Amino acid sequence: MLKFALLGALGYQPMSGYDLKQFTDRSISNFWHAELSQIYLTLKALEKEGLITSTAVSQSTRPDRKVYAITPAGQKALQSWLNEPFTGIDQYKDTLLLKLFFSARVERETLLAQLRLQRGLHQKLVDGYNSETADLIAQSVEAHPELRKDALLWEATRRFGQSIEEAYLRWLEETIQMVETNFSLEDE
Amino acid sequence: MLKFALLGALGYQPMSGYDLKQFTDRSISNFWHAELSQIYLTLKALEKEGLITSTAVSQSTRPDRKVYAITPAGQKALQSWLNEPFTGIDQYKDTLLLKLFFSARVERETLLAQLRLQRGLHQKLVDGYNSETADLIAQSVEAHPELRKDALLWEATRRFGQSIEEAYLRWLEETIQMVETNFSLEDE
DNA sequence: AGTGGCATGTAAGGCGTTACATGATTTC
DNA sequence: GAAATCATGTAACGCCTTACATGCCACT
Repeated sequence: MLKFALLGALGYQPMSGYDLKQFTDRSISNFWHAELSQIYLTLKALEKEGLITSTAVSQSTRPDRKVYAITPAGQKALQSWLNEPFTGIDQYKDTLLLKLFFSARVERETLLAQLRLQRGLHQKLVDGYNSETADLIAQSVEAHPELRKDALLWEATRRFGQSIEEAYLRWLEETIQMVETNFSLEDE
Repeated sequence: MLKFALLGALGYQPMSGYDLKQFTDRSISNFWHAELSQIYLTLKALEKEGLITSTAVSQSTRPDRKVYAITPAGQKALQSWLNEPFTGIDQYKDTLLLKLFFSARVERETLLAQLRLQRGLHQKLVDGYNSETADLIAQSVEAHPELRKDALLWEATRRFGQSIEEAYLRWLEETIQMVETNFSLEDE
């Protein structure tokens, strides 16, 4: 799947592995992420398949860059992936929930500390979606008005992150309250 | 992490690999899942570490069962994991969102078909959290009143699944509307 | 006669993380 | 002087999925 994320990104403009890491972190990190090492490996695989090509670009002070561009075959592969329906639902994994499920014999204060810590972390995420990500999208459309349609979809994915994180935060608040009020009556 | 999920489950009662698959599918599948093959491998590793022990149980008609029980060392490992704070946030991956992000040149009707398909799938999930999962928890407490505290936490994780899926559905509705109304003015 | 449930596992391959390795430049 | 940024990669390891392998029983 990372293959298609990289193809999609290179569909906008040629980029190096390093660039792609920045791009993904700033745009799709909300619902897709990858380490640099994995990006380099995937680029190598894509080149082998003929879906992208690389060009070395030397720089005066910095190390050489290896800039990748999508090929017609790559364009085709990307479009056919985008057009085929996705009939599944991705499985979600959440360590906090897993711990919570089995935490009946954990001290109430330990549990509360855990939940409050997570509240702080998720609060930061919501703030980011509301400011930074929104700004980034607005800037792109200003600079490239032809990306109007693209920006509508980017904004939809930003709203997704915002909504989900807000729901997560609300749930954390409710759960903290529940533990505070209901959790220590007649314990063993 | 699956190790701790299995230890946690075996903390309630001894079970076979097959049992554990059923248990996880019915209780924590909302935020953690595993294939049977992976469960068998993880059980083998846990036994090697001395955190669980196995006993073969022969049955008349069915194949033999290998029932695993948690050891004192296992109990200790589980408790210390539960008590250590989790300071991260798990990365979420969503194929639908990834596709949507890059779909500016996809036909409007193809996109709408995709989104409507997902709306159906997620609707089914919400229905499940509201009925089946809720029933299952209620039954457990009735049968085992000493699990009152456990059930409070199980119910919290059920509400999590419900809230998140409801937020997902609301976002899908909004996004479908957005695509219907805003997506085909003056296309290239 | 076929499907599904019960029951355990192995093998191959893909995906992903973390650590390691290198090295210059810029910023604090 | 230290840390961050730019820039690319390899190696080891772990986790996970899919497919394969086996075989009986119950139900339709």
